[in-house]
Amino acid sequence: MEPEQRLMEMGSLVGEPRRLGMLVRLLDGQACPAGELAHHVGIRPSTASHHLDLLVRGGLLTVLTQGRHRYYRLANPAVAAWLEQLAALAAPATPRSLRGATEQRLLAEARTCYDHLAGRLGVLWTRAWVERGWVDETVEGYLVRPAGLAWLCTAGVTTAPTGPLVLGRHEVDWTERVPHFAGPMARAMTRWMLTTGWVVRGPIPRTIQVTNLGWTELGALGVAAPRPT
Amino acid sequence: MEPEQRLMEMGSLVGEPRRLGMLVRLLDGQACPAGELAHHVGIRPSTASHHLDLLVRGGLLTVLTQGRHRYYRLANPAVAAWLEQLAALAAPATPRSLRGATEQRLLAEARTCYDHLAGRLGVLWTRAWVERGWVDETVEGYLVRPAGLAWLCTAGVTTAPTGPLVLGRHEVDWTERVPHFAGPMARAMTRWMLTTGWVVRGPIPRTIQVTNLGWTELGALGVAAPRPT
DNA sequence: TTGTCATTTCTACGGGGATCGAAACATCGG
DNA sequence: CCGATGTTTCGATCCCCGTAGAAATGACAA
Repeated sequence: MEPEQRLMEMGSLVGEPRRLGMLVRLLDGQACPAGELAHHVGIRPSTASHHLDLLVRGGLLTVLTQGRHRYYRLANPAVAAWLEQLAALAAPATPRSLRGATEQRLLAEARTCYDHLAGRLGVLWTRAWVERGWVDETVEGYLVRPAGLAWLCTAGVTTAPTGPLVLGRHEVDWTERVPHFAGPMARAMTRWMLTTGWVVRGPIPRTIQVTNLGWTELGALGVAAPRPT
Repeated sequence: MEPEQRLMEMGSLVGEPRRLGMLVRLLDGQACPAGELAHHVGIRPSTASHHLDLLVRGGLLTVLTQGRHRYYRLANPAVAAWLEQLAALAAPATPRSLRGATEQRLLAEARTCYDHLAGRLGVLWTRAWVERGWVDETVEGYLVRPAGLAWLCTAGVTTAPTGPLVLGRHEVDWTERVPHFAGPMARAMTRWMLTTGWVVRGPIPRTIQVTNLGWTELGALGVAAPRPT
């Protein structure tokens, strides 16, 4: 297929509101069964199935069959990054409406993007590591230094050993316009934070809430509470 | 307007093949009259005018009226970055067709993205600066150090003085997946390279070709010819 | 087996939007 | 003032595609 043609195909895929809605719903990186996605955007399962088929064929989603359910999820982090950037592109103009305001605020505060932390929390977390000298900024990403590695080991954050420990970075953020941790290592970190109870998933799909335990522990590591409101 | 709704609007805008084609045509950051855009994607001027109106209303394009011409261009670098990322997302799967192959190769080699260098050349250029210690990598971007500043001054690269000299970075690249220079300073650099004749615009819209002069000068700065084929 | 649930396939329908032509508008050249 | 050129507006047409319902598939439970 002509590369140009493929570009158009990708555009068309995201050009349909229900499809885009389903993609956004999957931005947290978790898998979701077809029926739930259909309900989320308000269409019949048959219609949703058609859309999902197109998205899988287009390489934006992957599907995992388990019993009578079929779980759909974003194909790779690049898709999530691209969608996040689209959101950043769509956001800047508007002062928010009333109902969307709190939702927007929660998402800007702390959320997951595919598999890693994003929003203000993600940025602060990254900055703390940089300032403590736990990572080096390199062209390829954030390279973990011995001090940072020591913390990871004692804390018990585990990941598949992939050569030099590198935390990828990921440019745009809705509010903060600076890079932050991404990639497999960041995924491990985030999972670890969830399991240890530093953070929990919020009521709105992608939001994250820091627990009291989390704030004290984060504070000890140099991450101050963004706003104690 | 609901933020979610605006997201859908953005998606719909880019979901139309002709519209997307026009956006891609404008990826070099230069302005283009309506008629040329219409011809480029193979539609009548009246239809193109309608599309362009939608794109301007949606905040993706800006228009500059000059005489009987109306020049359209991308609204801001973020739009270009997003489109580049879309291209990166669309690219990876396909081994190229025959005719598109050379075009793709030229674009991967060296091109402009909105206003700065991209492709292999952009990455090498950035890497050379980092390795020479002419810039520091910081969270906000590449901070120009005295040595780099000295080169800029003697070479005569001029830009509006904007506090500390920072070269923004820009994540994804079709082939190279590493950040490279972007932003106003990068724009000044690129314009300077064009005016001094280090590089010239190629036959295909966004491509850049390095001249003999350019290769020798770049070589002196530590940028080796990617492939002397 | 039978029944139910989650999902897909198929078919037909309907509407939104992309398209074009014609005409109006604006600008430039003479 | 004239015609030519670039662009937009308006109106009408047509087609693609999103949609839902009905039926088929597969999986789990009893």
